[in-house]
Amino acid sequence: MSWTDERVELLKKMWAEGQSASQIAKELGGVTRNAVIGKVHRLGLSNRTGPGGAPGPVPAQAPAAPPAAPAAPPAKEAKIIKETKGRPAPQPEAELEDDAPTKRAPVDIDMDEDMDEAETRPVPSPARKAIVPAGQPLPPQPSANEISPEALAKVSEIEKKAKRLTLMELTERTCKWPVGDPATPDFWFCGLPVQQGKPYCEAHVGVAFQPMSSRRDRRR
DNA sequence: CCCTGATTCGC
DNA sequence: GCGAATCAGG
Repeated sequence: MSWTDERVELLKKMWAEGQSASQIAKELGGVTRNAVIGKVHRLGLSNRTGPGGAPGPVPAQAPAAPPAAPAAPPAKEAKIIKETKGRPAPQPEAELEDDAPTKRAPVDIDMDEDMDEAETRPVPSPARKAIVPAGQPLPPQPSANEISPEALAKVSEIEKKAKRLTLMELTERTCKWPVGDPATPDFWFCGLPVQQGKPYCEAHVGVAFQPMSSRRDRRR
Protein backbone atom coordinates (compact mmCIF):
# COMPACT_ATOMS: atom_id res chain seq x y z
CA MET A 1 0.00 0.00 0.00
CA SER A 2 1.15 3.49 -0.67
CA TRP A 3 0.15 6.86 0.63
CA THR A 4 -2.26 8.01 -1.99
CA ASP A 5 -3.87 11.38 -1.64
CA GLU A 6 -7.01 9.71 -0.50
CA ARG A 7 -5.33 7.70 2.20
CA VAL A 8 -3.37 10.67 3.40
CA GLU A 9 -6.53 12.66 3.55
CA LEU A 10 -8.27 10.06 5.64
CA LEU A 11 -5.23 9.88 7.83
CA LYS A 12 -5.28 13.61 8.41
CA LYS A 13 -8.96 13.58 9.08
CA MET A 14 -8.84 10.79 11.58
CA TRP A 15 -5.76 12.13 13.28
CA ALA A 16 -7.45 15.47 13.62
CA GLU A 17 -10.43 13.74 15.12
CA GLY A 18 -8.20 12.34 17.77
CA GLN A 19 -8.28 8.78 16.56
CA SER A 20 -5.31 6.73 17.65
CA ALA A 21 -2.67 5.62 15.21
CA SER A 22 -3.70 2.01 15.53
CA GLN A 23 -7.28 2.84 14.78
CA ILE A 24 -6.29 4.83 11.76
CA ALA A 25 -4.12 1.97 10.61
CA LYS A 26 -7.01 -0.42 10.91
CA GLU A 27 -9.26 1.86 8.98
CA LEU A 28 -6.75 2.36 6.20
CA GLY A 29 -5.71 -1.21 6.08
CA GLY A 30 -2.43 -2.45 4.72
CA VAL A 31 -0.43 -0.39 7.17
CA THR A 32 0.61 -0.70 10.77
CA ARG A 33 0.21 1.91 13.41
CA ASN A 34 3.93 2.54 13.10
CA ALA A 35 3.48 3.43 9.49
CA VAL A 36 0.72 5.79 10.44
CA ILE A 37 2.76 7.45 13.13
CA GLY A 38 5.71 7.74 10.84
CA LYS A 39 3.57 9.36 8.20
CA VAL A 40 1.98 11.65 10.71
CA HIS A 41 5.39 12.91 11.67
CA ARG A 42 6.58 13.35 8.14
CA LEU A 43 3.46 15.31 7.45
CA GLY A 44 4.43 17.45 10.35
CA LEU A 45 1.23 17.06 12.27
CA SER A 46 2.45 15.10 15.19
CA ASN A 47 1.25 17.61 17.69
CA ARG A 48 -2.51 17.44 17.62
CA THR A 49 -2.61 20.99 18.85
CA GLY A 50 -2.98 22.71 15.55
CA PRO A 51 -2.65 26.48 15.20
CA GLY A 52 -5.76 28.21 16.41
CA GLY A 53 -7.46 24.88 16.49
CA ALA A 54 -9.69 23.64 19.22
CA PRO A 55 -8.04 21.52 21.85
CA GLY A 56 -8.03 17.85 21.06
CA PRO A 57 -11.24 16.15 22.19
CA VAL A 58 -9.25 13.17 23.25
CA PRO A 59 -7.25 12.99 26.44
CA ALA A 60 -4.16 12.84 24.33
CA GLN A 61 -1.05 12.91 26.36
CA ALA A 62 0.61 16.24 26.34
CA PRO A 63 4.14 15.70 25.10
CA ALA A 64 5.33 18.72 26.98
CA ALA A 65 8.93 18.31 25.98
CA PRO A 66 11.06 19.43 28.87
CA PRO A 67 14.52 20.90 28.40
CA ALA A 68 15.91 17.41 28.49
CA ALA A 69 18.73 17.40 30.93
CA PRO A 70 22.08 16.42 29.47
CA ALA A 71 21.87 13.07 31.12
CA ALA A 72 24.47 10.44 30.59
CA PRO A 73 23.97 8.24 27.55
CA PRO A 74 21.96 5.11 28.21
CA ALA A 75 24.21 2.25 29.13
CA LYS A 76 21.67 -0.37 28.50
CA GLU A 77 23.03 -3.63 27.27
CA ALA A 78 20.69 -6.07 28.85
CA LYS A 79 18.34 -7.57 26.40
CA ILE A 80 14.88 -8.42 27.42
CA ILE A 81 13.62 -11.66 26.09
CA LYS A 82 9.91 -11.90 26.00
CA GLU A 83 8.56 -15.13 27.23
CA THR A 84 6.46 -16.98 24.79
CA LYS A 85 3.30 -17.98 26.39
CA GLY A 86 0.79 -20.27 24.82
CA ARG A 87 -2.88 -19.68 24.97
CA PRO A 88 -4.58 -23.08 25.09
CA ALA A 89 -7.89 -21.35 25.32
CA PRO A 90 -9.22 -23.47 28.14
CA GLN A 91 -12.75 -22.43 28.90
CA PRO A 92 -15.32 -23.47 26.35
CA GLU A 93 -15.93 -19.86 25.74
CA ALA A 94 -18.83 -18.78 23.70
CA GLU A 95 -17.52 -17.25 20.56
CA LEU A 96 -19.04 -14.37 18.76
CA GLU A 97 -20.40 -15.98 15.69
CA ASP A 98 -21.88 -14.91 12.48
CA ASP A 99 -25.11 -15.62 14.19
CA ALA A 100 -27.81 -13.14 13.35
CA PRO A 101 -27.14 -10.24 15.65
CA THR A 102 -30.78 -9.52 15.47
CA LYS A 103 -31.88 -11.44 18.47
CA ARG A 104 -28.67 -12.60 20.01
CA ALA A 105 -28.20 -10.85 23.30
CA PRO A 106 -24.48 -10.10 23.57
CA VAL A 107 -24.93 -10.40 27.26
CA ASP A 108 -24.52 -14.12 27.24
CA ILE A 109 -21.07 -13.91 25.84
CA ASP A 110 -18.51 -15.23 28.24
CA MET A 111 -20.67 -14.54 31.20
CA ASP A 112 -20.39 -17.84 32.96
CA GLU A 113 -18.12 -16.95 35.81
CA ASP A 114 -18.56 -14.80 38.81
CA MET A 115 -21.73 -12.97 38.27
CA ASP A 116 -21.07 -12.07 41.83
CA GLU A 117 -23.74 -11.42 44.33
CA ALA A 118 -27.37 -11.59 43.43
CA GLU A 119 -27.09 -7.89 43.47
CA THR A 120 -26.90 -7.49 39.76
CA ARG A 121 -28.42 -9.08 36.77
CA PRO A 122 -28.22 -8.50 33.07
CA VAL A 123 -30.68 -6.25 31.42
CA PRO A 124 -32.08 -7.02 28.02
CA SER A 125 -29.53 -6.16 25.42
CA PRO A 126 -30.00 -3.15 23.22
CA ALA A 127 -29.03 -5.24 20.24
CA ARG A 128 -32.16 -7.18 20.59
CA LYS A 129 -34.55 -5.41 18.36
CA ALA A 130 -38.03 -5.80 19.62
CA ILE A 131 -39.92 -8.30 17.59
CA VAL A 132 -42.23 -5.81 16.11
CA PRO A 133 -44.22 -5.75 12.93
CA ALA A 134 -41.89 -3.95 10.58
CA GLY A 135 -42.88 -0.63 9.21
CA GLN A 136 -42.25 1.42 12.28
CA PRO A 137 -39.18 3.63 12.49
CA LEU A 138 -38.92 2.98 16.18
CA PRO A 139 -35.45 2.83 17.63
CA PRO A 140 -36.01 0.25 20.36
CA GLN A 141 -32.94 1.10 22.34
CA PRO A 142 -32.92 -0.28 25.84
CA SER A 143 -36.08 0.90 27.43
CA ALA A 144 -34.86 4.12 28.86
CA ASN A 145 -37.42 3.98 31.58
CA GLU A 146 -35.68 1.18 33.35
CA ILE A 147 -32.15 2.45 33.34
CA SER A 148 -30.81 5.08 35.59
CA PRO A 149 -30.64 8.35 33.72
CA GLU A 150 -27.23 8.72 35.20
CA ALA A 151 -25.96 5.61 33.50
CA LEU A 152 -27.57 6.59 30.25
CA ALA A 153 -25.89 9.95 30.27
CA LYS A 154 -22.61 8.24 30.87
CA VAL A 155 -23.18 5.99 27.89
CA SER A 156 -24.02 8.66 25.39
CA GLU A 157 -21.01 10.43 26.74
CA ILE A 158 -18.51 7.68 26.10
CA GLU A 159 -20.07 6.49 22.90
CA LYS A 160 -18.52 9.49 21.33
CA LYS A 161 -15.15 8.08 22.15
CA ALA A 162 -16.06 4.54 21.22
CA LYS A 163 -13.60 2.64 19.11
CA ARG A 164 -16.37 1.64 16.77
CA LEU A 165 -15.11 -1.83 16.14
CA THR A 166 -16.54 -4.38 13.79
CA LEU A 167 -17.50 -7.84 14.87
CA MET A 168 -14.20 -9.23 13.72
CA GLU A 169 -12.22 -6.68 15.63
CA LEU A 170 -13.62 -7.56 19.01
CA THR A 171 -11.20 -9.15 21.41
CA GLU A 172 -11.43 -10.51 24.90
CA ARG A 173 -10.81 -7.07 26.23
CA THR A 174 -12.85 -4.79 24.05
CA CYS A 175 -16.33 -3.71 25.04
CA LYS A 176 -18.86 -5.73 23.12
CA TRP A 177 -21.71 -3.30 23.50
CA PRO A 178 -23.50 -2.98 20.16
CA VAL A 179 -24.53 0.37 18.82
CA GLY A 180 -26.87 1.02 15.98
CA ASP A 181 -28.94 -1.24 13.84
CA PRO A 182 -27.26 -4.53 12.93
CA ALA A 183 -28.93 -4.32 9.56
CA THR A 184 -27.26 -1.02 8.90
CA PRO A 185 -23.72 -0.14 7.90
CA ASP A 186 -23.71 2.15 10.89
CA PHE A 187 -23.62 -0.79 13.22
CA TRP A 188 -20.59 -1.11 15.44
CA PHE A 189 -19.37 -2.21 18.81
CA CYS A 190 -18.15 0.11 21.50
CA GLY A 191 -14.69 -1.39 21.68
CA LEU A 192 -13.42 0.56 24.65
CA PRO A 193 -11.43 -1.32 27.26
CA VAL A 194 -13.62 -3.72 29.17
CA GLN A 195 -14.01 -3.74 32.88
CA GLN A 196 -12.19 -6.60 34.52
CA GLY A 197 -14.06 -9.80 33.90
CA LYS A 198 -16.96 -8.12 32.19
CA PRO A 199 -17.81 -8.04 28.50
CA TYR A 200 -18.37 -4.32 28.53
CA CYS A 201 -16.58 -1.12 29.34
CA GLU A 202 -17.37 0.68 32.53
CA ALA A 203 -20.14 2.81 31.12
CA HIS A 204 -21.87 -0.04 29.38
CA VAL A 205 -21.55 -2.31 32.35
CA GLY A 206 -23.48 0.44 34.04
CA VAL A 207 -26.49 -0.03 31.82
CA ALA A 208 -26.11 -3.75 31.32
CA PHE A 209 -26.10 -4.60 34.98
CA GLN A 210 -28.60 -2.90 37.14
CA PRO A 211 -28.82 -3.23 40.88
CA MET A 212 -31.84 -5.34 41.75
CA SER A 213 -33.19 -2.52 43.80
CA SER A 214 -33.57 -0.14 40.91
CA ARG A 215 -35.12 -2.79 38.74
CA ARG A 216 -37.45 -4.11 41.33
CA ASP A 217 -40.40 -1.89 40.79
CA ARG A 218 -40.67 -0.91 37.24
CA ARG A 219 -44.21 -0.93 36.22
CA ARG A 220 -45.81 -1.51 32.92
C1' DC B 1 -0.45 -7.03 30.09
C1' DC B 2 -2.65 -3.82 26.93
C1' DC B 3 -2.32 0.42 24.67
C1' DT B 4 -0.34 5.18 23.31
C1' DG B 5 2.82 8.14 20.51
C1' DA B 6 8.04 9.21 19.44
C1' DT B 7 12.36 8.12 17.39
C1' DT B 8 15.76 5.86 14.93
C1' DC B 9 17.80 4.12 10.90
C1' DG B 10 18.31 0.62 7.10
C1' DC B 11 16.09 0.30 2.91
C1' DG C 1 9.77 8.70 1.80
C1' DC C 2 8.81 4.54 4.22
C1' DG C 3 7.97 1.77 8.30
C1' DA C 4 9.81 -2.14 11.60
C1' DA C 5 12.07 -2.04 15.63
C1' DT C 6 12.65 0.16 19.50
C1' DC C 7 11.94 3.44 23.10
C1' DA C 8 9.15 5.68 26.70
C1' DG C 9 5.14 6.15 29.17
C1' DG C 10 -0.08 5.35 31.05
